[in-house]
Amino acid sequence: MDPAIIKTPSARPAQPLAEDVTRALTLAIHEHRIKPGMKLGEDELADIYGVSRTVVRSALHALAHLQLVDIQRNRGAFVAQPTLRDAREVFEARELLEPRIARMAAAKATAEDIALLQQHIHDEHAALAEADHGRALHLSGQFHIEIARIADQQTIAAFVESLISRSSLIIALYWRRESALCEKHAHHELVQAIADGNGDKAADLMRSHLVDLHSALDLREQDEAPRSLKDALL
Amino acid sequence: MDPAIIKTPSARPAQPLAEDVTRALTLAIHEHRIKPGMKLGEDELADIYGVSRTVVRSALHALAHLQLVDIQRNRGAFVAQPTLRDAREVFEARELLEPRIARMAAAKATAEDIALLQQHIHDEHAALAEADHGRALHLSGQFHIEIARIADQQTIAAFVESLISRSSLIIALYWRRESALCEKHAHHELVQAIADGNGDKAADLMRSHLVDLHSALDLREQDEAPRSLKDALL
DNA sequence: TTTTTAAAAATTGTATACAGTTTTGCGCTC
DNA sequence: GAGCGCAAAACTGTATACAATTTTTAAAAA
Repeated sequence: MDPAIIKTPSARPAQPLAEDVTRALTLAIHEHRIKPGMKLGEDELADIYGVSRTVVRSALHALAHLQLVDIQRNRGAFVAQPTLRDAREVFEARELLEPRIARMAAAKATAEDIALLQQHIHDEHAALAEADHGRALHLSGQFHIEIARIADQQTIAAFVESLISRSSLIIALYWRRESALCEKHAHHELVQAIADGNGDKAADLMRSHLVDLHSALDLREQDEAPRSLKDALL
Repeated sequence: MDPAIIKTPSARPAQPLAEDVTRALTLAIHEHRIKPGMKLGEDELADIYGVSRTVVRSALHALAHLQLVDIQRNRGAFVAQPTLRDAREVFEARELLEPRIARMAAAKATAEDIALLQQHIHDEHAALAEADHGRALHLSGQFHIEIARIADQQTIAAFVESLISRSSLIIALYWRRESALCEKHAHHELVQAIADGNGDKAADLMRSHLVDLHSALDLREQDEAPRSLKDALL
C-alpha cells in the first residue's frame, strides 16, 4: 500500500463545520457564558463563526434536540429556560439512572479509566482555584458523563448526557448561592469506590451526591425576576 | 376585535414541511415499509415529497438524533441497523424505565386516559385483523408512549419514546417468527391495572410484558443474512 | 398623550446554486 | 480476461438567493 495515499491527519482531516459550531455553543451554554432566555440570532452566529446560516441552523437544531435551546417557528432560537417542573424531572431521572450507571462503572472500570477520572477532578479543582466557575461546572458535568462512558452503556449514557446538559441550565436558573461548597470531595470518594470495584458504595455515593445537588437548588414555586420585561410579557 | 383578522385554521394554518417529512419517514420506519440499512437519498426523498433537499436534510438529521437513521459524512443517510448490543441495551433501558412509568400512570390516569388506551388496543386489534402488521406494530408502540404521556413525566417520556422508536427497528431485525402471538391481552390487563389505580400490578405487568417482548427476539450472536452484499462488506 | 394602523426593516423558512467528496464506468495496460 | 487508473457522474456539504413571517418604526387618528 502506497504510504503517500494516506491522508495526513494533522491540522484538519476535514472540517465538520456544523459539529464545531454545535460544540462551541454547547460549551458556551455549559459554562454559562450565554444565559437561559438569550436570543441566538442566525445571522449573528453566522458572522461570529464565519460560516453560513445553513450550518448555524443545523447546529441550533441539534441543540434543540438536546433541549438546550428552544426554537420557536418564525421567531428564532433561544437558550432554553427549564421550568421548575423540568428541573424536578431532570433530577429525578438522574437519581434513577446515575446510581445504576455508577454501579456498572465500578464493575468495569480499568486503571486507565480511574486515572482519567482523577485527572478530571484535578482539572475541576484547578478551574475552581482560578475562580473559573463556568469551566468548573462544565468539567463537573463531564465527570458524570465519563462515568457513564466507563459503564459501557451507550443508550443510558446518551440519556445521562442529555440530562447533565440540561442540569447546567437548571443550575444557571435555580442555584442558590447560600449553598456555597459544591461537593468538595464527593467526586473523589466516588472515584475511590469505583476504583475499589465497590458497586453498592458507588451507587450510594452517586445517589447522595445527586440528592445534595438537587437540594442545593431553589425549586420553590416563585416567579423569579425575568431577564427583561419582554420575557415576562411575551 | 375584528373577526376578519382571525386566520382561518382550516386546511393548513401553515405547513411545517420539515416536521411533516419527519413524521412521514418515522411512520414508514415504524411500519417497516422502509427497512434497516436502506439508503435514504436526499434528491429521491425531495422528489417524493415535493420539497427541497433543505427540508429533507432537516428531517433526516432529526431522525438521526432519534437514532432511527445513521448519517455518514459525504455518504448519506441509511435506516439505522441496531446491533445486538444496541438491542440488549434498549430493552434493558425499557425494563428500567417503563415499569416505573406504568406505576406513575396508574396513579394519575383519568377516565378519558383509560378510554384512550382502550381505543388504542381496539385499533391495534383491528390492524391485526386486517393483517396490517406494520400498522399494528406502530400502534403497539404508540400504546406505550401514551402511557408515558399519562404518567405526566415529560423527561422520561421522551426517553421512552426514543427507546420505542428504536425497538421498531430491533423488531424488524431480530424478531423470530416462531413466537407468533404478540401479547394478545398483555396490553388489556395493563390497562385494567392502570384503571384500578393499582400501581404495583401495573409495574409488574409492564415488566413481564417487556421481558416477554425481549425474549421473543433472537439476540444470539450470529451474522444474520445481510440485506445486500454491500451491507456486509462495507 | 395614547392608541391604532400601516409600512419598512429585520429575521426566519425554503429553494436553488456551487463546491467537495464519493462512487461509478470505461478504457488501458499487463 | 483481470486489474489498474483516470475521468465522468452522482451525491452530499455549504453558501447564497428568494419568500414568508414577525418585529420594529413611525405616522395618523382618537
